[in-house]
Amino acid sequence: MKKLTTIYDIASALGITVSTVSRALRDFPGTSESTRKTVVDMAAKLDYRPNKLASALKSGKTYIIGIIVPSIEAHFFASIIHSIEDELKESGYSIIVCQSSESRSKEVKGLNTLLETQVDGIMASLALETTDDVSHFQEVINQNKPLILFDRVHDSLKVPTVTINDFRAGFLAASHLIEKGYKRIAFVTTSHKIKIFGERLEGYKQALRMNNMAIYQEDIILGGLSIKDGRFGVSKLLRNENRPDAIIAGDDFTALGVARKLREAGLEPPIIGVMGFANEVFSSYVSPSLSTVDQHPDLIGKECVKLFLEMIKQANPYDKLTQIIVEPTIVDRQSTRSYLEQKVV
Amino acid sequence: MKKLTTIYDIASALGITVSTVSRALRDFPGTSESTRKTVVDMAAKLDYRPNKLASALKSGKTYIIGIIVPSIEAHFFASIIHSIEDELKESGYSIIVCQSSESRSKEVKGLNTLLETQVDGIMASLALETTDDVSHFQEVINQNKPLILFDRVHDSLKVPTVTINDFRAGFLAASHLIEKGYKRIAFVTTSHKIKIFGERLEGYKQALRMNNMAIYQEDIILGGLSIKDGRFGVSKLLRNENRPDAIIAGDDFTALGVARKLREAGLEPPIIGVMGFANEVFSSYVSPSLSTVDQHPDLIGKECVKLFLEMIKQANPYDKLTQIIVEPTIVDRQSTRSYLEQKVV
DNA sequence: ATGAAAGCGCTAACAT
DNA sequence: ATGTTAGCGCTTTCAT
Repeated sequence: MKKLTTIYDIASALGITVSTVSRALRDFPGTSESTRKTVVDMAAKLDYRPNKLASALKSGKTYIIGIIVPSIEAHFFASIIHSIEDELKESGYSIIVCQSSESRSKEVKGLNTLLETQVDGIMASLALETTDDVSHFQEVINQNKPLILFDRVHDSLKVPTVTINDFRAGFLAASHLIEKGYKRIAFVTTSHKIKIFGERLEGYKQALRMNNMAIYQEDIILGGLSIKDGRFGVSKLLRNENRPDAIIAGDDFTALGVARKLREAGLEPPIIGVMGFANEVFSSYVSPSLSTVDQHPDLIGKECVKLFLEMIKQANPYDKLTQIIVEPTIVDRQSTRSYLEQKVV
Repeated sequence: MKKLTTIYDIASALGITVSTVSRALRDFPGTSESTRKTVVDMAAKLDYRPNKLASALKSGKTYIIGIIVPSIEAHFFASIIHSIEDELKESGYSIIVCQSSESRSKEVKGLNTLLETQVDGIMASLALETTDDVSHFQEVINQNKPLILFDRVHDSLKVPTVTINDFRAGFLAASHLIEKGYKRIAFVTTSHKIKIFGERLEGYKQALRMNNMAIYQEDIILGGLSIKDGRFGVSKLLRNENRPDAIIAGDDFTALGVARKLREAGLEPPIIGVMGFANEVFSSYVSPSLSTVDQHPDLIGKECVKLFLEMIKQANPYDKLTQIIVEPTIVDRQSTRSYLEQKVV
């Protein structure tokens, strides 16, 4: 590593002191315009680059935000991160990304790294494994550092959150199918006790109730979320005495598995309708194209940044615990083609 | 921000000095086991967390690697980042991610941020806009900091690289189509002068030559890479007097656009075959499923980390400029169904 | 408007 | 095996 230019080099080259240089570089009130200009010029000439570490160590602000997500490969999270970085860079922040891979221990490790790096704030979406013990996040709050939870949040952490209205997401998904004429709607989702999945299920139940449709326990398949799990869910459902005529899956991957298995069984939509969650990139291109619930990841990211910027403005970041709720939207595609229309035709 | 525990707190609580604490915490050779234990215990008791900034400022090592990619939303790059983070965290490094959004100025800005953050090394894949002037990266080399370029590399930067064999990727794609019996193969790709795209085109030409097939300039459409560009490319090709019977697209998104437009024109595979590059998540699920070239992003990430770890071991990181070349693989799916077989049936 | 000097939390000679 | 001390490069009082 070569020796880099410091403010001392600029100072001595100009015969002034470092404090003047430091102030001039950050155009502090109380610096003559002329010295400001000479300093800036000399800085450019010497190819000076500020050392963020030193400034951070002194000032206590790193201008780095830590982000913890289950996986960066899930398009939903990638979109959120994309959006966060975009919004944040205007305020001069950069981001450090950690992946939990749905494991609690990796989440803890990542969090510790972020804390040790002295990030100015943390935005996180919980690992599936992190359901009851979220004490590791408590430390962030204790340090009075902004912590924002998004999507996969947890009630016992008293922090600002950004979620989609998952109850409504489940409600909308079921209502959409009901509108299209489907009569018995199953739900294939995860057995993990993450709040958002529970809420979706509740929304689904509420929709059924409001339409005087019975809720059958055998129609609710709790397993995992993946293409494979979707296929598996269908197998299970088809073994039941009374078959559903529509299936909601916990995410688009699972929905894809459901659709594929249905096609193999000769029961593809509209015989049995399918809905997913997340509006993945592939969802509009598969065949049949997948109706789904758009969770607006870009909005989620934007709101996280807004919350963060508000939090650092306050003396106590946890003064008000704003809960942002992003409203989901139905994306209507072929996999929920109207059963009614089909019958008529 | 609360006052956090420092090694001074541990030292005074134990009536020893900070240097002993510092050494004990990093179990230095020359620390009695007994003090090591008392120190570690006290550290735990006081909930001590090392301040990476301070240590980095002193030692010159942040244990942070900067990554610059065009977009985190492209699955190819997300996979690479995922793989890099995975490999790197075993050695105690974390990553800062910057997105160039294919813009040179954003790339420069991101790079500066990384440099100011004093990252221990940088891994980057160039923005489409960054074709001739790559001088901003020269600074990294001047600082004698490890810089590794992957996928979108540049000849004028004398640094280790990890690429796929793009010539061979193009060659394999064309050869695959030729094997399947296609007779006139077009290529829809980007007009940007990024090396890898040029190489793919050359590989394609080589395959044609080796099979005594003529290369028609009108069959090579230079535009952008996107679903829309794919559709546009097809429109152009179909306007030519002599139509191709197969189309290679610069990436899977473009290939998807090509396939969609072909279907609308009633010319879907195997009438006109289609190949893409990247093996995106959706590629196996669209209809027809997309034959493509797998670029093995996980391997690319792994190799980047290997290179980096080697570089920091050497006195001069740029002693040897290893060029890792990952071999691409053909993924054979429906969009290149054998034309020959179809004819027979 | 500028300078002097202390110190952020840690590491690493150099002592002992 | 442990202590002393001088920084790393910057910010920030407090003087002038």
